[in-house]
Amino acid sequence: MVNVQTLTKGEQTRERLLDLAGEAVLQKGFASTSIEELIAAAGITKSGFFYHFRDKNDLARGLLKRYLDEDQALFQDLFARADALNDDPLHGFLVFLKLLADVLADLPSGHPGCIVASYCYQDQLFSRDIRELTAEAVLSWRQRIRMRLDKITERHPPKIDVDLDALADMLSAVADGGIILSKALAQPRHLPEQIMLYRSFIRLVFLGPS
Amino acid sequence: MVNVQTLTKGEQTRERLLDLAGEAVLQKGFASTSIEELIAAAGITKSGFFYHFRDKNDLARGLLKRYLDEDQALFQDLFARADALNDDPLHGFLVFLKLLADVLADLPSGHPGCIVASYCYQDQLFSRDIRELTAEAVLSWRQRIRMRLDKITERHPPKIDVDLDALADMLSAVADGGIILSKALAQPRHLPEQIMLYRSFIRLVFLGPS
DNA sequence: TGTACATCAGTGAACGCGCGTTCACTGATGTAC
DNA sequence: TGTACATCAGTGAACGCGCGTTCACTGATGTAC
Repeated sequence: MVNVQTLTKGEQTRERLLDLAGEAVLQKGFASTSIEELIAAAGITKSGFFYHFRDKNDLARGLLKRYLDEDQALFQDLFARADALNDDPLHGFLVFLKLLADVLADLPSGHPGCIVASYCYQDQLFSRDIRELTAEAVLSWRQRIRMRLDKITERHPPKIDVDLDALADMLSAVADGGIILSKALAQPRHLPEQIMLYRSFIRLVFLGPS
Repeated sequence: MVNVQTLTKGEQTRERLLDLAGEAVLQKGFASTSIEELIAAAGITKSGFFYHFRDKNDLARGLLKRYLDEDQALFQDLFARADALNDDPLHGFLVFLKLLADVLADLPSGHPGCIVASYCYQDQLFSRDIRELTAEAVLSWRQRIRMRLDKITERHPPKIDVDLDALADMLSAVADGGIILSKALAQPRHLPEQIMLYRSFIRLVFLGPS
């Protein structure tokens, strides 16, 4: 992800705190993730924490922003790799979904969880700007997929009547739902499986059974 | 839901505590839902709370069990109503999904959230028996839908190659994902919308475009 | 090259508050004889 | 019908602990002249 070489000592500590916080938040929730446990694991004192983050809410914001940045980078990378292989927007999208499923299947202990989903179920803990960030994130996911669906419909008119915004949202829904399945059953394969089902749906909508 | 008339005074208080806890847990997470706020709203003292629940973990268990019971009752009811209208298992399922979407769309302020999903993102807070209950719940959802899909395939062989367990799980995934969309964007309609997309997928799989 | 100052990345001690849990106790209602 | 007892549904006070936050301070590194 991040090249440690290019980070100053302070930035490295900050990244370490975010790593520790991210893992804990996705397993216990934000409120139960104490500053105390983070600094114990990071090997600094409590005041050291407050050098990096104004308060606990600032940690939540940092965590969310980093997650969204990494997420966007992954999507861009996968779309670029998928589209490099062929011209047709539909086949590019299908390859993208396959690549996404493969990446998720290769995570050694499964996807750790979606920060946005976690925050949604605890949104009253956070300041308004954080709630707005989560909403913007979901809308940007929609937009990215929607643009692709628009290109696809130009060449492949859908076989059924379907709302393209909802169809774009469905990827987020299936991903978040797949993560919950994987977490609840402790079986990482469910997440890529659900992504591949979404891929089947896309095929059926734009190509029909073949 | 529950007929208040048939409940003793103690059971009414317990139900009230669960109502308050349910709402709070889905907005702030379990850890941030304090016993103190529940008893303040319910109008009893802290010791009164511990008359109804052994400890806080017992509240979590009670909340989950009640949610799963209500959930099962709703599914049974909707399936019964759907199948009363016609014989074909596929059309019954499609009607069921439509009824489900309608029920969800009619909730005045949207679906409050899925306790199982919430618990999954905080599972380290709970004792093992609670984590097992959530896993069992997901498996029972799968089983209920899977049985229906088996009946459907007898009469309507699927048009594409598809894993029926994964297809059954997809309803849970789309529901949980739809709830997260609805919560993040504060737009209740996204949940029924996603259910209806799942319905479109089921149609395509078993009937093809028509 | 040496000195003065600024910034970085923290330390250490103290704070008040809210939390979950325990304990001994109690009035109202229900049941047995 | 009256009395004794049991159960129900709580009360009230106290507890210790962990939490987030603040404050004054500090050694190491970087920069200007």
